[in-house]
Amino acid sequence: MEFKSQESIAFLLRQAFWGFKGVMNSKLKSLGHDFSMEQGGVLMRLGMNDGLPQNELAAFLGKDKTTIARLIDSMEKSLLVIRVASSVDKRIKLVYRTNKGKSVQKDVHSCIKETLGESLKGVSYEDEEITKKVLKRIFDNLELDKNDIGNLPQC
Amino acid sequence: MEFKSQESIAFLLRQAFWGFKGVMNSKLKSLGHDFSMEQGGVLMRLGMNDGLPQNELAAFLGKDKTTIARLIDSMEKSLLVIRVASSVDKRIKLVYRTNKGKSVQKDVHSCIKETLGESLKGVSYEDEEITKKVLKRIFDNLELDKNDIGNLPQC
DNA sequence: AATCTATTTTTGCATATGCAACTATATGTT
DNA sequence: AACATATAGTTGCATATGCAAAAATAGATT
Repeated sequence: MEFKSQESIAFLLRQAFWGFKGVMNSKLKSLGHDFSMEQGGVLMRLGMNDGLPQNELAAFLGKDKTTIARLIDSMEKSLLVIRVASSVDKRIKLVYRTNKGKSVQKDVHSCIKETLGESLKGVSYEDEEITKKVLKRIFDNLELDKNDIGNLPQC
Repeated sequence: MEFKSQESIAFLLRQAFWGFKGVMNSKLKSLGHDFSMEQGGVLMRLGMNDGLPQNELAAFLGKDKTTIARLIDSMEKSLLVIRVASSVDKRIKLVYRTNKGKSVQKDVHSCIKETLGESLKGVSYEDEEITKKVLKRIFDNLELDKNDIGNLPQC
């Protein structure tokens, strides 16, 4: 029985993800923004709750804390966000959008919505919901897996 | 009407993709391999057709040609593949797996299958098929989009 | 044959990513 | 209070990624 990697969910997942990211970045660039989708993700998250610790941004976005730290570094340089040390716990740095950040976030928002619309052309509502459910499930299953580390099954 | 980015396909796609990649990389590392899923993808593709130009590898994997060039650089250094200039067209460099590459590819194959199995636990066959169909559709829609570049809609 | 054009790969530069090790601060135990 | 442990963030290092521009070769037109 042959395994065709290009037909597996893993492969399709990667194609779809990189496709989405590429189109988003093009759109952002055509709007004059020189940052990528990832910085947009930070802005969107802060749009729901401004002033989060880097910690929580990392957890929410599913990225390493170092990745977030450096993302915030560049975003601070381009004046999209600022870091404010928490008064109750000096280890914590809270990240806030600047006014510029808030304005740019609106562009990001529009780009996401537009790209989503284009990417889902011809996909029924039901199929979209099923896909969301499956993607969530995949993520949850894999997260469980990560916590098992130490007794990784021999693969 | 509020847009919750963390419930959009875009967000879930990214979570699932990075989750998959992270688990794959852990597994590969625990097997003593110090390369990532991406190099595994090259090996898997060459497993179907050995001796492809970098060109086609890039197209198949949905990556930029420079990404592939440097991926092949490191894989050549670690003796997983070799580049052979085509005799009919000297611009083209055909990429072949070494014996080591062929052997390592088997590990990659097992890791993919195992990770796939774990990630899809509790997902019905039908839902998996629908998800595949939707992911393919998303990719196709976005590819069309890319070719439209030049008259990107204002987002 | 010479020149223009297209194609394949490489180089220069910039961002994003994560592991391991580190610093600084907070909390808990004795 | 002193020490150990935990947590938040940063730094060093390595890989992966892609755009723009260059180099090398092939093919086409004159």
